[in-house]
Amino acid sequence: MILNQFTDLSDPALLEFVNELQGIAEKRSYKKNELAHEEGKVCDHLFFIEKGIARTFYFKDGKDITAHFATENGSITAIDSFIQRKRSKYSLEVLEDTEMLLLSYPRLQELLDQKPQYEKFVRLFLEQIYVDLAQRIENLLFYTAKERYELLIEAFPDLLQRVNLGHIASYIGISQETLSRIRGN
Amino acid sequence: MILNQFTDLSDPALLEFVNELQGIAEKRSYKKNELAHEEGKVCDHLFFIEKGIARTFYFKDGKDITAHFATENGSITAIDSFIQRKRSKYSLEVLEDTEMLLLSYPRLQELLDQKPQYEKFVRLFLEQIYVDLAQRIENLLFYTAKERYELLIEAFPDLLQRVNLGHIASYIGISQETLSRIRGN
DNA sequence: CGCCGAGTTGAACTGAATCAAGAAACGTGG
DNA sequence: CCACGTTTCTTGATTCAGTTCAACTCGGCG
Repeated sequence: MILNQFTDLSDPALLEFVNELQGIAEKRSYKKNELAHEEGKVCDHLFFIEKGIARTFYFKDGKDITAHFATENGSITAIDSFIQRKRSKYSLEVLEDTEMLLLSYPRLQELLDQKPQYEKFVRLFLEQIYVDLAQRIENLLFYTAKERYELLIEAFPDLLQRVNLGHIASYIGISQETLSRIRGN
Repeated sequence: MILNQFTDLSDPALLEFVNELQGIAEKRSYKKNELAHEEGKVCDHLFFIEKGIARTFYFKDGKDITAHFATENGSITAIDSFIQRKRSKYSLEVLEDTEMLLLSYPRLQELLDQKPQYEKFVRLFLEQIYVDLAQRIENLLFYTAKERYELLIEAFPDLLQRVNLGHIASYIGISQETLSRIRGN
C-alpha cells in the first residue's frame, strides 16, 4: 500500500494525496524474472510492491550490478530515468512472482500541477530516499564487507532466502566468493 | 547567486521563486576555518556560496571525515539536519574567507506554505542532489582510489590548491598517505 | 542419468591501510 | 625578517581485506 512510504500519517492532506494516488495507480502482476522496465528506455513508473520482490540492476564492465532491492510495501523505480526523464541505465527485474501498483509519471505530474499542495509529500519522499542513500555511502566508506552484509540482512532479514547470492554481493559491493565465505563464517 | 543551482531558467515561475529567495536570504561573511554550523545543533540554513569554499565534515572513530565540498555558486548545508529537523552530525566549516547567502528553513517553509507552486523547484533541487549522491556511490563501488581522485579533480579543478590533502582524502574514502602517493605519480 | 546454474572452497595476488619517521610549508611572535 | 613550533605532506616497510581465477560440490530438472 502506498501509504507505507510515509511515516507521518497524521496529516489529513497526506491521506487525501494517498487516496488520489491509489486512484491513478494501476495494478499489474509480473512473473518471476520478468523485467518491469528495460535499460535504455525512459521509465514512466514508480512501482509500489504489494507482494513479491524486485531489484534494479545495470551492467558495469559486463557484470550485473544490483543497485536496489525492494520488497513488500517498498517502492522502486529506475530512479535516474524517472527523475530526469531520460533513458535509464537500469533495468527493473522481479525476482519472484510479484504484484505492484504502477504510478505513472505523467499522471503524477498532472496531479501535482493541479494540486501543488501535494508537492510537499513528494519532497518528503525524496528527502527520505536521499537520507537512505547518504547512509549507504557511509556504509561503503566505513564498514567491512562483513559488516555491510550484516547491516543489509538486518534491514531485509529474508533477503538471503529470496534472492541469489550474487545479487546481494553486487549490492554491497563485494564479490560473490567473499560473500559466500562471510556467510560460512 | 541562487539561480545557478538550477539548470532550466526558462520557467518564469522559477525566476519569481529565485527572486523571492534572494529577498529572504541573508548575506554573511565568515573567516577562514570558522564554523558556520556546529555538530549537535539543528541546522537552520541552506548556504549558497558567493565567494570562497566550504565543507561539511563529521567525526568517525575520532577521524575527521569530509562529507561534502562546495565552492562558488554551489550550495551546502548540514543536510541531515536541514531536511529532518534534528541535531546534525555534521559541522560546516569555511576553508577560506567566505561569503555566503543564508536561506533559513523556517522562512523557506513559510514561503512554500504560502506558494506551493514553488515546491516544484525544491523537488528539482532534491532530485539533483539525489542523482549526485547516486553517482558518488557508483564511484565508490567501481573506481580505484586514483580514478576517484581524478574524477574529483575534474569536477573541482582548483580543489587541490584550496584545501588540505587530508580533507580530499577522506572525501573520496582513502587515506592521506595513499592520496599523497597517487598525486606524486 | 547427466546437465546446468548457484554456491563453495583454495591459492595466489593486489590495492590500499597502517604505522612510523622525516621533510616541507606555514604562521606567529619577537 | 628570521626562528621556532605546529601543521601538512611525503616516503618507506609491513600487513590485510578482499579480488581473481580455477576447480569442485550440490540440488533441481529435463
